[in-house]
Amino acid sequence: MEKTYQPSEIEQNWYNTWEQAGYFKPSGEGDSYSIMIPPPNVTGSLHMGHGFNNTVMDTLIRYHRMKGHNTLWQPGTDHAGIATQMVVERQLAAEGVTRHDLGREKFLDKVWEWKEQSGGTITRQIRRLGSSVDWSRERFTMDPGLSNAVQEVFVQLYDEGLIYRGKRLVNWDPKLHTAISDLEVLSEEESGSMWHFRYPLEDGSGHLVVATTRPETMLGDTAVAVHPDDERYAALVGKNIRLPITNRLIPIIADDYVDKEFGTGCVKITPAHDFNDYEVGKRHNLSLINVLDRDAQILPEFTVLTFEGYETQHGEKAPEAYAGLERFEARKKIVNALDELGLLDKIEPHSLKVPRGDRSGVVIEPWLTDQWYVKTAPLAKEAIRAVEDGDIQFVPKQYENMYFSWMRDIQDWCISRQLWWGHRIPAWYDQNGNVYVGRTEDEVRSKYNLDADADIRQDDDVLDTWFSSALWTFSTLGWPEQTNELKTFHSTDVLVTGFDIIFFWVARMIMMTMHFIKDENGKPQVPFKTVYVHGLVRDAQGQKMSKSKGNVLDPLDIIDGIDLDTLLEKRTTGMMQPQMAKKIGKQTKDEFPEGIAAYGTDALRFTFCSLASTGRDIKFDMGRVEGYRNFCNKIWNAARYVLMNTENQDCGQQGGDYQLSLADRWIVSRLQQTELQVAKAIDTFRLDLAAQALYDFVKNEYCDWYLELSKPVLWDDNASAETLRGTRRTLVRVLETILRLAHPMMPYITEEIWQRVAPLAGKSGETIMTQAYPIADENKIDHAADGDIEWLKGVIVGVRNIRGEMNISPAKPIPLMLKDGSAEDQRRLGQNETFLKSLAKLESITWLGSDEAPMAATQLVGDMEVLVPMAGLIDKDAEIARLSKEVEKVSKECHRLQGKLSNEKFVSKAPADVVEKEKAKLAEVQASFDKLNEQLEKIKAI
RNA sequence: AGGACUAUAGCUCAGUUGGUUAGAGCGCUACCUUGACAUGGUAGAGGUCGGCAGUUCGAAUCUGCCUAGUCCUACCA
Repeated sequence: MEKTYQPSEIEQNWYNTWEQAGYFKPSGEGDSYSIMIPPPNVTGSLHMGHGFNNTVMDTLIRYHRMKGHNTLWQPGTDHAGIATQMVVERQLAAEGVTRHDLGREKFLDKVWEWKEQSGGTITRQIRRLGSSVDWSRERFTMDPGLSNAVQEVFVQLYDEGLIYRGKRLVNWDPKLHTAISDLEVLSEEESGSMWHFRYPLEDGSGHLVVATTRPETMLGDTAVAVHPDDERYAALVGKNIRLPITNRLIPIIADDYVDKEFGTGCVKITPAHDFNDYEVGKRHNLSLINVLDRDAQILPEFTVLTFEGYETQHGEKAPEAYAGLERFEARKKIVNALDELGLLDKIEPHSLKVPRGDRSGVVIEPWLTDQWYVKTAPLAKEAIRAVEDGDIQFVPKQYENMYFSWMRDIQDWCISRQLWWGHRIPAWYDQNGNVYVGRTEDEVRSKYNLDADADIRQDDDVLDTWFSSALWTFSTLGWPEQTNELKTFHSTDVLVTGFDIIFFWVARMIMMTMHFIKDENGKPQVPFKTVYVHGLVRDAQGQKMSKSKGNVLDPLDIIDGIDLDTLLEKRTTGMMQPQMAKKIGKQTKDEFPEGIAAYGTDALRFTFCSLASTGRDIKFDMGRVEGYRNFCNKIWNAARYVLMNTENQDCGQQGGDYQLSLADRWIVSRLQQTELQVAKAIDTFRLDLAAQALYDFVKNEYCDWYLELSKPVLWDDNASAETLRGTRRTLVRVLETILRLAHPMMPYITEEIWQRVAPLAGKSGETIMTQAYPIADENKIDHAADGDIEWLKGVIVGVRNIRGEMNISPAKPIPLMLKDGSAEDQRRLGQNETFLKSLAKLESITWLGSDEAPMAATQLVGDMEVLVPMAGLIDKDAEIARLSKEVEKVSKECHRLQGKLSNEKFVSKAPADVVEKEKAKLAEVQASFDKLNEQLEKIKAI
C-alpha cells in the first residue's frame, strides 16, 4: 500500500466495477426501500447542492442495501422547459436566428440535439460522487413512458373537471413570451416613484388626486375607487372622471379594497393590468381594457372586454403618441404629458416590491390571456390530510407549518406555457374555438364524434415542467401500467430535498400522487413517507452560491483539485455581467491563493455528512474537507499497520484457540456502542451525528489507543500463540467492521481496504457494498473492560501530562511510582504493566502503597497518586507552578460543589440520586484537593 | 404586516427528556523525524453559551421581552 492516502488512485475503477456488476440494482429480496432522485436539469451541471443532496441519498441507500433491503434508487433527469429552451435560443441568437425562423419542428430538433450532446454531463458527474443509482432504470421526463403518464393525468383531470381553460390575468413574462406560475415570480424591494395625478371630474367642478406606481397603465383605467366610508369623497361616488389623455369617461366607485389612510385615498382601477384591480373590476362589473401587447408595448388598438364571458366588445384606438411604445418609454411620455396638462400633482420616491421572472429577470406584467389551470383546492384537501395524519412526515418537523400555510391558501395552478420545449397540451380546437381534450387526435375525434374531415388543431402550448415532475414517483415506475415496480417500490421511503422546492415540487407531487395512486383498499397512496429537508450549501461567507457572484464551487473541483488559473477562468467566463470579473478574480485569489487541492470523493462526502444537521444551511468550510481528507489518511494508515501485522499471519481465520487481551475486549465493547450510535443516527437522519460517532471511534479510540495497545502484545517475544491470535483477530475484525460501518458515507476507501482485509477477518464476497451492515451485539459490551482501560488511560495521560509540562523528552524512559492505590488499582496495575510501560515509556513502576514517597511530580487517578520522581528530571518551580494551577482548578470545583450541597433547598428538592452523585463528586474532589495541596506544600518546603 | 429559523472557542459546527469540570474539527502555542500515519504524534491555551427578566433546588437547554442576522408568505395603489 502507498504510504499516504491517494484518493485519485483508488477511486478510478471501483464505480465502473460496481455498476457493471449490477450491484446498484434492487436485489429482489427483502423489504423494499426506495428513493427517487430529484431529477436535475438534463442539460445542467453539478453544483454543491447536488453534491450534498446526492451524498445524503447515497448514504441512506447504501445503508439500507447493506441492511438487506430490496433497494431502489431511481435516477433520471428533467427537461426543464424554460431553462433549456432559453439556452438553445441563446445559441441560435448567436447565429442570428430565432426559434420562429426555424419553426416549431426544426427548433425542437435542435433542442433534442442539445440534450443529446450535453445531457450526459450531469449523470457522469453524479457517477463521480459515487452515487449508487440504478442506471438501468434511468428516466427522462420526456421519455415516451413519462409523456404518456403526463397525457393520461391531464386527460383524466380534465374529464373530472379538475383542469379547466380560462381567460384570467396571469403573470406574463414579456421577454420569454409565456405565462408563468405565481411561484416563478420573485418580488424584490426596489426603489421607484409614486406619481400623484389630478383626474378632473366630468362636470369640471374639480379633480381627484390618484397615486400610482404605474402611470402607463392609466390608459386602461376604467374607474377610480374610494373607500365607502371615506367622507371626503362620499358625495362624489357615482360621478364620472374625464380620464386625461384618452378622454374616456370613467366612474368613481366605492370599494373597501381602498385604504383611506394610504396616499390620497383614491385609487385608479385598471382591471386588465393589476391583480387587485381585476378583483375590484369584477365586483363592480367594470370593463377590462387591455393596453399592452405580448412584448409589453402599448397596443395600437386596445382590446375592451367585459367580465361576462370575457368577450371582446370593441376596440379602442390608442392615442397616437403612445402606440407601439415600450412600457417604460410610455411611462415617461405619459408623465410628461400629464405634467404639461398641469395634472401632475407631485412625484414622491417610493420603494415597492417589483415582480420579476425567475428566469428572465424582467418585470412581470399581469396580462389577460387564455390559459390552462389545475383546480387545486380539491387536490390540496387530501394532501393536507396526509401530513396532518402523519402519513407523510417532514424532517425537521417545522417545515410542516410552511407546507400547511401554503396548502391551505393555495391558488389554482396555471399549467400552460407558451413554449415549444415540453409536453404539448393534449387539447384540440375546432374552427369555432370549441375545445376537445383527449390522448390523441384520433381519440378526440371518436370521443367527441367529430367528422373525419373536421378541421381541428392541437393547442400550441406546453405544460409547466413541474406538471411532469409532480408525477415523478409513479411515472418512473411505469404508471399508468400497473407494474411490479409500482407495486414493490411505491410509496417511496424518503424524499431528500431542499426547502426551496417544497411548493414547486413536493406539494404538487403529494397532490398528484394521492389523486392517482391508490392502494388495494382504494386509499390514496403517498408518494413518500418522509420528506427530509436539508439546507442550502452556501460559500464560506454564508453567501448563496451563484454564477453571477462568481462564488460557485464545483464538487468535482474539490474531488480532483483545480489550480488557481483554471478556477479563475471557470468563474469569469460566460458571465452575464463581465464587469464583475475583476472583483471575482480578487475574491477568488484571496480565498484560494493556491487553487484547491484534490481531496477525493470520500472526504467530500464525509464533509457533507458531518455538516448535515437539522435542516440548517451549510456554510461550506474547506478546512473541514481537509480535516476529513486527513481522517481518510488516518484510516488508510491504520489499515497499513493492521495489514503489516496480520497479512500472512495467523489471525484465527482457520480456527484455533485465541485469548483476548483487556484492550481487545475493550475495543470490541466500544465498537458495539459505536454501532448502536451510528445506526440510531442514520435512522433519524442525523448523518452529522453518525459521522461524528464514527470519527470519534476510529480516531480517538481505535487509532489513538487500541493500535498502540496492540503493539506491546504483538512485539512481545514471549506472547503466547493464543494471545497473538486474539489480538491479530481483533485488530483485523474491528477494522473490517469499521469499513462496513463507514461504507455508506465513504464508499471508495472502504471498498479498497476491505478487499484486502476481508479474507483476514474471515469474510468473503466480491464487494463490501452487499455485505451486512454491522449490528451491535450488546452482549459484547463489557463495562469492566471499559473501566479498566479508562484507568489505564488515566495513568498514561497523567504521565504524559507531566512529561509535556515539565519538558521531559518523550524519548527518555522515566521511573513511575503509584501511591495510595486501592486493591482495584493494584489489580489493574498487575494486568496492565506491559501496556503502561510501553505507552508511557517507563523505565520502572514501583507500587508504594502508603509508604513514604520521594519528592515527585504528582497526578491523581481517582485516589491513587501517580508520581514521577523529581530527582534529575523536574524543576521545582515548574512543578510548583503546574500543581498550583491544578490545585486552583480543583479548589474552584470544590467550592462550587460545597455551595450546591450546603443549599438546603437543593438537598431537599433535588432527586436523591442527583444529590448522591454530587456528594460523591465532592468527596472525590475534596480528596484530590487535599492530596494535591499537601504535595504542593511539601515541594514548596524543600 | 404575519410566520419560521439562527445566535455556543479566532473560524465552521455538535450539545438528546433541564443535573458534564460546556465538546469536536480547523486555526493557535510548546515539544517530538518513536518501527501505520508530518495528510503525523504528545501536551496545552482559548468560552460570563447574543442581552435582560422569569420559572426552578438547579437553565446553553424551558417561558417572556429585546437585539442582530437569514428565510418564507402576503402586501398599499
